[in-house]
Amino acid sequence: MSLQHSLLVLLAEQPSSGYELSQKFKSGVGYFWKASHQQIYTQLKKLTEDGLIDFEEEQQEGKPDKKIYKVTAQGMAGLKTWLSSEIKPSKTNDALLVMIYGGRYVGDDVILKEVRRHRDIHQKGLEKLLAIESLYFNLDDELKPQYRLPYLTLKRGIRGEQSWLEWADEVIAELSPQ
Amino acid sequence: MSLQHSLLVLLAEQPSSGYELSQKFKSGVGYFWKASHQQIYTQLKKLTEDGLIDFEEEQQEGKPDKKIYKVTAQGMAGLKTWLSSEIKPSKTNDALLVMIYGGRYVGDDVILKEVRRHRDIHQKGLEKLLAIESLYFNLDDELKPQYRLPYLTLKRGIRGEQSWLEWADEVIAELSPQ
DNA sequence: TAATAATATGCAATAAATTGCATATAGTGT
DNA sequence: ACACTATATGCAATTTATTGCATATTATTA
Repeated sequence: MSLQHSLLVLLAEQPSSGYELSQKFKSGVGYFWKASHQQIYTQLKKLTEDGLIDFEEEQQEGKPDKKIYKVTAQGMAGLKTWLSSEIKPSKTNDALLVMIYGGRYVGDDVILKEVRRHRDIHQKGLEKLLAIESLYFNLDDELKPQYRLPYLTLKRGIRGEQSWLEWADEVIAELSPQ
Repeated sequence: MSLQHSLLVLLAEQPSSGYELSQKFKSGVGYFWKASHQQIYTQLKKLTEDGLIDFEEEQQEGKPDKKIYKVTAQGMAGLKTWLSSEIKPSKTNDALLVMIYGGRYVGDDVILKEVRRHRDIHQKGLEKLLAIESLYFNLDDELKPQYRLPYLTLKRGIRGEQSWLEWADEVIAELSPQ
């Protein structure tokens, strides 16, 4: 149920619509959480029913109305409880590694192609994260302390991608003919 | 449905029982796939019904009987098709990062404690992987080529944990008083 | 002009994962 | 004696996630 906690954390930082949260999961904080819009809308509904968040409808011209959600006092209390609890380490399910592991049943070229494809995706992911990092660097010194902890998580995203790319380059070298 | 493919890859390498597969996910290849025993038994049943694997019952003294599963010709064909397909990059859902991101709502000490706890878990994980690596290093040179691709995946596990630990040490330094 | 992308939200069916329970035997520790 | 761990398999209920569909408007692109 950590999707709920992710939503609470993001909404505590900044009241948002489901669509905006969906965008954040796609780019901004996608390095630590990913969720489809269907999942997000479902959980927002549940959180509202449970009184942990509420919303105000915002009329817009041209576009459909937005529901701007914000965390309630009860939601804030629940969030704090969760933040003080023990959480299970995240489990890894990496299909690309499964593919490489079983690569002997197909040609190296088949695996190589897929690793290269994923390398490109990760490369683009890293570039996005570095762009976010430079926004942080260019921030006014008075504003930086506010983003101290989010920046630590961003570092994990960046280091993670860099480490992944280094490994991928080794794999590509190993699998490339000659 | 990549759990099914993980099972096929492991069974193609070595016919095994559900329990043995469960052990492999816990230690051996846990760095790229994790699954509970309930999930494994359910999927083994489905794979059997679909004719992708079959089993022979092995009687044991003292212990319950084992079902030794192996991949069928049809299963091998299915596996090869999957190995040649495009796979979606794995999505990350990292609750610890959510916690750090929202850390401003509790004290640094609360976050620090949980990061330290996770650091210990990852440290032990790395040690296990390094132990597996040394088994590979000590392998007869004639046997090494057989494990070339699995070893590449092991490297990802090792690098991943090392990168994680480096980051965690930075976080711990940042959050520790003074 | 027609198609597509972007904004904005949601339902319903299915698939997958988690949680809790159940069974059975052997060995080890307290 | 009693609890716990390891081996070995499984069902059932619930929760989560995925896939497919649906709606409505504006702006952009071919």
